[in-house]
Amino acid sequence: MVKYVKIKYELIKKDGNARLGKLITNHGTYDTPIFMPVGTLANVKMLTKEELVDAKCAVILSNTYHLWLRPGADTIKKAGGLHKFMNYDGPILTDSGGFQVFSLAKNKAKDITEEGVHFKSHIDGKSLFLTPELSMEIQNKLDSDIAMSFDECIPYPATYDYVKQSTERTLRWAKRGKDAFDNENQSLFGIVQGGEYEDLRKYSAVETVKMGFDGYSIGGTSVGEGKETMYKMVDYAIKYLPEDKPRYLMGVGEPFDLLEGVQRGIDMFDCVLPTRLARHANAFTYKGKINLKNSKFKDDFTSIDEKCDCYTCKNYTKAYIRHLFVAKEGLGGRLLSIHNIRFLVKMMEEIRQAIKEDRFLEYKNEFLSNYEDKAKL
RNA sequence: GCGGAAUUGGUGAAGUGGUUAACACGGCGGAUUGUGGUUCCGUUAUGCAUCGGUUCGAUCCCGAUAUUCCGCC
Repeated sequence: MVKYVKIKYELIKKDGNARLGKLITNHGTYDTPIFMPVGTLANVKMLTKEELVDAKCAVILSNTYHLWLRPGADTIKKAGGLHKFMNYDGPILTDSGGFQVFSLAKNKAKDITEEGVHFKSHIDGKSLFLTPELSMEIQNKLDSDIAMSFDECIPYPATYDYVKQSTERTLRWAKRGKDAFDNENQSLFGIVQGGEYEDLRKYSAVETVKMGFDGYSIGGTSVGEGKETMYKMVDYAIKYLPEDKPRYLMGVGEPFDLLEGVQRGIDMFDCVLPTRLARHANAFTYKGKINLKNSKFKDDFTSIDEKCDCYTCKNYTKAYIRHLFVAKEGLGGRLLSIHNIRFLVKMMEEIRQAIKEDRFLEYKNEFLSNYEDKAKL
């Protein structure tokens, strides 16, 4: 078997702007576009790696910030890297801690400096300082397949001036991170920022691409900006990204958004939504999202979705899963996590097949016409 | 039988002589997009055991009745 040190991307074919491709990693080759579940603390909440493999997950995410705090990068390095530590031999992508700039740095003007970002640990309140160099050092030790540049995920709304100075700083951080990066088995992705502003998105994309990363992501999306704005953010940036590298839309995972993203040429998505919704008793279905706690499912002895092939749908009924949630039994969250992840992974399989057959838009329209709750799209 | 205490929503219970009866649980909904979170938000008693009385006004004061609990016969 060929050892691919850096990730390779091969574009197989296009249907409109939708891309069917191949992502070749040190831990297997996968067709794109793909959906990647999030496993912040070196596990996808509630699931074993066997369940991830069964759901046909490709890449999963982990988080630099969280693993830095606990158990610590050195422990994971001693374990032989993240794959050995968590016993997952598929590809792993680590987020840089950039999203925690968004969620944990309370006073942005004071906490975010040119040098790096001041946080308060969510575990013990201790003051922490994360820099592009440190983020790279941690990710290098974690030995994930894909490391992400350290950026600021800009809140929405933000003024043009704020977005401009933040986007420029993220570019400087990207350069610093790239220079400090030191792991020949690991790939590094750049992140495009620029908020909702067309010229800043273009500037960020062009300048990030000039630095030469193994892949590019569009960040600063799904932070409360509304769908139309989010799609514009993608439109503004994606045309400046090279065709021969993977494009990753960060934090996006509603079924409709996956369709809109693929249509614009996105290859990779990640989102906490399937697992978070699952823990809160919500399930994706081809007819829309349902809340398994609703009393109407009390005596519903059918599976969540008749078209789903997941372990949960093959073995359990809505009435049983509802009972688990009402009784506060953790198995309910597990079963729905399996279902929701498989739902999105399967949806991407269908999307790839549709692109292959030049009928992506037909697929999209059919998906939308089956969706009963149009307002929730 | 005598004496004492209690009686507030589905549950556990706060509370006041004067517009919307606290809170918790439960119930019913909703939210959730690079995961601090099995979380957050909304809603849920036109009524305070029953019947009278006092009062401008009573869930709150008084009386009777009912039920429950605790003592003593």
